[in-house]
Amino acid sequence: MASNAPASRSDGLHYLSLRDAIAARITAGDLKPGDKLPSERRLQEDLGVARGTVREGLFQLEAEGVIYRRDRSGWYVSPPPVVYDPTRWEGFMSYVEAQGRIPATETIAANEVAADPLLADVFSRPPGAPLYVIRRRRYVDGRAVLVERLVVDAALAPDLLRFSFDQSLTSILKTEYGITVARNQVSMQPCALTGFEAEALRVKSGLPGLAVQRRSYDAQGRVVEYDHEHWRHDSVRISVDTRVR
Amino acid sequence: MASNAPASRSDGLHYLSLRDAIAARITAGDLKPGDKLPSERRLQEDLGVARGTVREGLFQLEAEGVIYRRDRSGWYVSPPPVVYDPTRWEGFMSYVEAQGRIPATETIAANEVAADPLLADVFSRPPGAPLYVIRRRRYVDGRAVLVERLVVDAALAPDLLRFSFDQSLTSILKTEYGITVARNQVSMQPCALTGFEAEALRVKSGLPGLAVQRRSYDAQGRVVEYDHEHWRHDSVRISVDTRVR
DNA sequence: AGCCGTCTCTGGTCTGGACCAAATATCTAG
DNA sequence: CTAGATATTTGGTCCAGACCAGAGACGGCT
Repeated sequence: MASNAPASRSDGLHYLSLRDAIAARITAGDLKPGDKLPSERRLQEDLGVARGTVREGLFQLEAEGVIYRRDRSGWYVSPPPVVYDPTRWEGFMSYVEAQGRIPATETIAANEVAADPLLADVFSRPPGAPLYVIRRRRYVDGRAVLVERLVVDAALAPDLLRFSFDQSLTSILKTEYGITVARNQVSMQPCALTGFEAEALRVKSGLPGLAVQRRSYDAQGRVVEYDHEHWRHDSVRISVDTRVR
Repeated sequence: MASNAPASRSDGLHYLSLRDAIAARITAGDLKPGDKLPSERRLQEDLGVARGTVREGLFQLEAEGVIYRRDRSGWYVSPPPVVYDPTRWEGFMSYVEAQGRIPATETIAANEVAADPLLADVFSRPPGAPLYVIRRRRYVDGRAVLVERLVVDAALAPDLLRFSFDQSLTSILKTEYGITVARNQVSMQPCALTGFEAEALRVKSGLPGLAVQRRSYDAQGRVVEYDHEHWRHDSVRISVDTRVR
């Protein structure tokens, strides 16, 4: 036998020892963002613990955002998060690039729908009024980090669907329709990525996430954009700067 | 045997079936916020699956914020989250009460410390300058939902420690020192509650949380409060309203 | 070079144990 | 009735297996 001494931690929990061991390799620079960790069965042998215990330790690091998994491929060291200010009228492509990362956008669907009572209320329009619903998936450095559902009032942006949404919607609304935003109402809540979101981001159901909801109003107080974003928990940091009212 | 038919779900995963079964009981009102779930071993028998599978299903619901655990006591249905606007200069006691919930605050520690280089930079003061550091735990309806570390410049609020911090710090700074806030710089990030925070909130290490950092400035641009909050993920929804700059 | 199978490796799910420590309920003595 | 000791229940940790499905590598065919 070779090395066989788990529980090198004060509290003596094996999975936290494994957590510490891997965390140490990462902070030491032995493992860098994007690097692949040894397989679970490899760690199991190396550390002399059961696979379930190995996974428990990996789950800890995943919860902390230190590592992430690619389904049935392996565990990888997480890249740093991007900083996002949802109150700014600045596009994803723009601020991600400004942080030295490579943004990408993929349009999953773009449809015209009739407003249901809920959406009608948000847009202060009668039920049945035409709206555009756009679903997109966004990437940073090739990794899917969020899915979003955008709703725009068709009356404010007629024939919006003729544009490509793989670029910035911000600039389309501004350049093509002269729409500018005067006020943002943003709400955020920790969530779990499940069902559709989990599939779209190719993560295991239950991974922590951050749900961001934004209503953008123009100077006349009309809702020009109603947005729901679901971010991976390890990929985003929100930053907001405000004068006190 | 009695009921014995797991995997009633389209994807046929036992733990998701269990998730759905319990979620259904909650949405149906059969289980209400604060109610205790049957024990893991009870569910194991009722549903005819291994205990590990039961736990996997419970973890799903925990990640979604639907249920929570009290260590070695049991699983309980979560109450709704409180809504919090960190850009407002309004105290915890005030906005929690306004939402029909019962707030409580417990001061864990209150000390005067010498500014380390990091804090000195934040407060634009020389290293070693006196600062007050306050640690508090906050409750909603008797459940600990966040721990925070507050830092205040001793030069701006001399002899601050003679006050009790079980009430609102907001009103102390305003009433006793005439300090008002003109600007807030807030950043938020999904995190895992580990180590100190997990112990303080009595949650299992690795539970998802939300880390909120706030710098409050007065009209002269001085930092009057530097705050780090760690919230349970299932207890908070952030809401921010801003005019676009 | 490029396509398409096959084969291996990886994490995902599940079983059925076991023992522990903290929380809780219960009982008992004062 | 109360306080303290005791027994039970509960989740927390860990083990050693098993099988599956998707990802990725490899090799052969066109």
